[in-house]
Amino acid sequence: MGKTVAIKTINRKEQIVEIATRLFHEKGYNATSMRHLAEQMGMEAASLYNHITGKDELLQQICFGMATHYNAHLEQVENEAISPVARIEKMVRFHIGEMMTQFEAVYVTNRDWKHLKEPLLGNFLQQRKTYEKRFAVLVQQAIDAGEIKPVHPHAAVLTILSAVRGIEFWHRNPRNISAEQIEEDMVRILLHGLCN
Amino acid sequence: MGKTVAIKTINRKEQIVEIATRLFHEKGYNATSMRHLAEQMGMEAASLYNHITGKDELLQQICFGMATHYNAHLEQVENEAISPVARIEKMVRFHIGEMMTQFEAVYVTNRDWKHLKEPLLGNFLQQRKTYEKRFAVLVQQAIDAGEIKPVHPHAAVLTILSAVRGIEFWHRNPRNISAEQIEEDMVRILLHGLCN
DNA sequence: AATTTTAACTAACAACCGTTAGTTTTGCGG
DNA sequence: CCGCAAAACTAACGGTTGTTAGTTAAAATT
Repeated sequence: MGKTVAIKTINRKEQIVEIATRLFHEKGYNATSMRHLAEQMGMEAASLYNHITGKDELLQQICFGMATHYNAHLEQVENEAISPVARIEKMVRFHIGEMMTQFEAVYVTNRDWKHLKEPLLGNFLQQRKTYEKRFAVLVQQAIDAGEIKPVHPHAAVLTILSAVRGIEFWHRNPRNISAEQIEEDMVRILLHGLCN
Repeated sequence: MGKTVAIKTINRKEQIVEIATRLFHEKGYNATSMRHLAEQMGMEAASLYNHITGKDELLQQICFGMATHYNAHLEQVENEAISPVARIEKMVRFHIGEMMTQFEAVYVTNRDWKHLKEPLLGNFLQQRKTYEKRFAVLVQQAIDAGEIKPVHPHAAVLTILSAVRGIEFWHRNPRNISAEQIEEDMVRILLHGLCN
């Protein structure tokens, strides 16, 4: 087995996942059929199975790809030598950035993770839970340092993570506001509040 | 046609919508079958069609029910004689309250509106757009009054609306934080920011 | 009491689903 | 140029989907 062949296969698979991400975003996981996906790939539905084991694997690739990506960044932020509140700002900006550049994958992960099958569903939820907990630790450290208000850390994490999801609305008509401005405004609101 | 008959039918229909809301929330619109819905109603799938015209109508009832409910409240807030920033706080607390009490219907509306069929889909999006615009006007008025920071009004609205969606995470394990605390923390973060 | 309406039922249809089996084409390594 | 594996194809299977047709039992109206 030559390298080229193996690489080609991987690229083809990645291409399928890419298009699946787009279709899942447009129609949702259940409403996207293998036949429609194949059509967008320019092949027959059965041919997809030369590259993937099944529809499940596509969702799995998307969701767990995002999860490991998130975890990697979190670990990096945890080990950075900056103030606690700067860490939180980095997290906020990271999530905003993901929403800008990996929009469809983030969207699908947020929306369709429920269709993961066990035991992957449990695995995913576990990862999400620990992610939120580690994020909450960062918030707690900022509270202990007296840098932010003594809110419930988990409430802060949930507010941040979901506020960032608001960019999905912006993504529908990106011409009204620039990406930079929405990022600055969102960071400003979350860190310093709307009120003067 | 006597009153009782009409009322009875309406109640039965409302009951179907209620259970459909629960199932749509659990499994999603496409993954919920009419047979499963009928099973939960204690009847056969075909019998549902004595009360509703089709699966579409169920989603329609949920989404447009929420939309008109939102619009009614917005109009009420617009006409209240309070300060602009107080209006915004009312809006925030209203959406948090809806997320607490009407959780499943809000969740389904946020998640499954894409499966509305034209021309209802267009109608729904139009309503959502004007809702956001009217909400943005409230923000603009608060800016003009010098009560809040000069952020882009639409960015503020999107941040608020999606931050509130974070309660759906909280809803999974409500024992960690009380409803009151998460409401207060969320209002505090959005209006006054995390930072001291 | 007779009649009409409501709301349940059984049976079935046509369409589509994810997936498999078996076969043919393609393209690179030797 | 031959051989072989990768990757496409056609055909089909079993299952599920939303929905309709036709029927029957119960309830309300006259």
